[in-house]
Amino acid sequence: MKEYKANEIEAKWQKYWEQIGIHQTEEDLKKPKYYTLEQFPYPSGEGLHMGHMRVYSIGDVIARFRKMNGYRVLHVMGADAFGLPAENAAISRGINPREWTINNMERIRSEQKLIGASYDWDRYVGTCLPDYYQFTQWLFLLLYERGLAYRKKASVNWCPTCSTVLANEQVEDGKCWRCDTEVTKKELEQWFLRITDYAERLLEGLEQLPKWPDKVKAMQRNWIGKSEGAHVTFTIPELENEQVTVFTTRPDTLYGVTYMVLAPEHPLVPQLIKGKETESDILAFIEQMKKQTDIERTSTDTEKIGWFTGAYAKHPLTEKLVPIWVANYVLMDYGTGAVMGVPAHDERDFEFAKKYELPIQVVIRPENDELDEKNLSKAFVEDGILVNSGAFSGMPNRQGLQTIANYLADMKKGGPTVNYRLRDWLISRQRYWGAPIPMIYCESCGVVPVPKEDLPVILPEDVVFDGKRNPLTTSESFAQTTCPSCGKTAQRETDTMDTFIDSSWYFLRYTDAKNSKIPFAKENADGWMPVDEYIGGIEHAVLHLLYSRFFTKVLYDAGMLSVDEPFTSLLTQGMVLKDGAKMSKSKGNVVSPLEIIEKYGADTARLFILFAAPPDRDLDWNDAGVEGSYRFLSRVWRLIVQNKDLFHQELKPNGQSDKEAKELRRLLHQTIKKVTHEIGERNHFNTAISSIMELVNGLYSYPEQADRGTFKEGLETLVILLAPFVPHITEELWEMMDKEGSIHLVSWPIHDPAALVQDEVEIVVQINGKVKEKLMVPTKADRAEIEKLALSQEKVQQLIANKTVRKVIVVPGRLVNIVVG
RNA sequence: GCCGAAGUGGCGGAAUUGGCAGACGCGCACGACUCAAAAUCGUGUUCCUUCGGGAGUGUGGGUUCGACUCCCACCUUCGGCACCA
Repeated sequence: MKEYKANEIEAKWQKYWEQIGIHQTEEDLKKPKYYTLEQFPYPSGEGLHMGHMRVYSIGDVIARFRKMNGYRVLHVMGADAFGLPAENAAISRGINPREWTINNMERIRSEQKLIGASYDWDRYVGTCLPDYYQFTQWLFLLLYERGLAYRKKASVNWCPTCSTVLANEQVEDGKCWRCDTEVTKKELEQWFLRITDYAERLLEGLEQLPKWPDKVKAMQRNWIGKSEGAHVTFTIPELENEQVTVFTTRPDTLYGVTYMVLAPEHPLVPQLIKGKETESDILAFIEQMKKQTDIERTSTDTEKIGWFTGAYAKHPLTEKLVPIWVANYVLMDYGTGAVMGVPAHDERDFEFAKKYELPIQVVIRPENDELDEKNLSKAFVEDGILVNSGAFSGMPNRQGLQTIANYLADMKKGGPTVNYRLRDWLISRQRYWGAPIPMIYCESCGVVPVPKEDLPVILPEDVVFDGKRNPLTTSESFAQTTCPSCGKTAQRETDTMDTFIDSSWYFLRYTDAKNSKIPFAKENADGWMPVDEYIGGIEHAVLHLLYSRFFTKVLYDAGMLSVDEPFTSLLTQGMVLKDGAKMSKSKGNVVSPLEIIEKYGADTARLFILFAAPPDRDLDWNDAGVEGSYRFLSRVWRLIVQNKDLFHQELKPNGQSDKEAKELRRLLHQTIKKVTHEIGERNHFNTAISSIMELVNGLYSYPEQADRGTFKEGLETLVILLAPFVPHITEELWEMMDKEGSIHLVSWPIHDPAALVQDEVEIVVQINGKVKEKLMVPTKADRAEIEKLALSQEKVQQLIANKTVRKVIVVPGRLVNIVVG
């Protein structure tokens, strides 16, 4: 008997698929569309790892399943190919970043092919290719035209190791997301995207995404950080009534303000302290603050340090003067960089006021109690009734929130407002291997965009990689140019764009990958968008997924798209672990997908990965489990080979002929139903596979003398059900079964509800909720008959002999519960 | 502190609407085949047990004829945010 040898058949079928072009995207518009997308890889020098293998396996099951179910499917692959490692390779090894990257792209693509996934390679997208990045630049210009890209000088995050600035999203725990170096601050003029204009829509849009994990939505909500409150404007008499606005979420406590605090970086501070006796101390304090990292500065256990400026502000409602302080716990980049101090009703303010002996004024009392600032041991932060609050005294504080905020608006001294934690997206990078920002600086005309017809702004090759400066600034040909507006000599922007921009629109490019005029035609994008199932890692919960949503909304507003959310359903796959830990070189617990494919074949690797855990959970790699998957496939192989003769014969199922045949047919249709549901509705591939295993067990124990037609139908359907998971072996078996054409072009089976109907069904008999007996009853039996049958059981009779039956619950098809007492 | 997720045999995990807890697989044990081994096939495998049963899904309560599933309180683990005004 021919044995199952994965390697021979896998190469054979991969070649065949390529020859017949089976994976080319179908354009039959009569079919419903399905767009399934796996996050494209960064082509590092390391090649394919198990995490990749997992995403691609998941995506391929979905794509193949949908195709067999009559959808036209878009299933594509590319490479997120710009980025720092290419440049670092250039510095450390003297390799050209382009060559290095192209090589890696080729390598990972050939490794991806070994998995046997059904990608339409004709739509391959590589973000570092001029074909692609010219449109990344095009989109930047679109944002610029729409007022969403702007340049400003700001204190920005700087990674000394990567020698570039970073967006807020790319700083994790005060460290660079890529290299873990502590991030410092730098004052620089940089390009930003106005993502904050979309804060509210990015937040509200989450409500339209029921098929996203709550976890990811919560992370995005946290990141956007909406908080409702009020602006309150104080005046400073000694600075000719200069105004300072504070943001507060507690305008109800406005009468409790006893001081005000400014961030050390607040622009008014130098004027306020000018000539005061603490001036030099405060200047030194500000310098010290600037040197601190964000972590030191904002940690909850950092002690609050403040200095009195010597100046006073006038309270907008009471007109009393309150002292103005400068303190480390107030941050310039949140709210207005100024806060009002209400020590009686805010824990931080209380702590600060106690430390510096500032006055405390109670303005809320508990509903049925009094509150005295003299014996206050901590801030009272609960709800209550306003006191000492002028005309608002006696009002519940919840009501005061609105009323006082509105009153401020009437008085033109502030009013209700909403504040977001989200910052604008800093996209300039002082690095070479990215899309150049298509902007020109002209002495006469100022900032001038590169005309779209002049794109792409190509990355020059005459650059020096010394790790000391942005290589683009070393090119003699690049920076010097002429102004598109006046024709005089001008300078090009030498920064490149954050690579997260490249990946913020790649899913759109796939819909029209070869368009040479525009990023994508609207009708193409509309024909496929939104992505029906997006599969990727949780690490992009805020970064890539937020940026992509932003881009999609901008393109929607620009009339280039008809959808404003890119991903209908999001599947965040878990990590692949070994011995409970993430695979890593340093731990020496890396299992290479290529080795597994070589040893067992891609089908076994795919099957194990899909069977061992549901896709959103972490998966612990287990060599014995892989053996098990291989064993299972061999078992299926033998089952078909042993029964090869059946397939030359004309055999129709004769399901009614014998009991075994009827049972097998029931099992088969039950399996079809289950597998269809688990893949199509739940993405639970592990349970789909387990039910196929049960079918195999059923086929093995099917007696030889029972109806062969039913058996043959069972074997054929088994192979079809397995096809999306293990595409090579099923193709080989299909051929062995004398079938014409690829199994992947076969229609997915539909279960016959009639086959599931049983004449008799087993029900359990419980006494007081404990199972005591099981019996077979006719499916058609009504409640009364079932109850009668259950009570007549000998064992039941014994157990209830001396007891009173209080109640009998009958659930047809399931159980009878006899309540005795 | 706030938000989110999870907790089930030796292990990975299953139980879709409140209805037989532990499907399926791994591991283990025993048996068949074999000179022997591997492979394969078969049987068993939550725990305790005086073999009648009893206990059991992180803990404690509750609702219900019936709870892994619903409600309340708590514990543990993981993840996110956090001097955010």
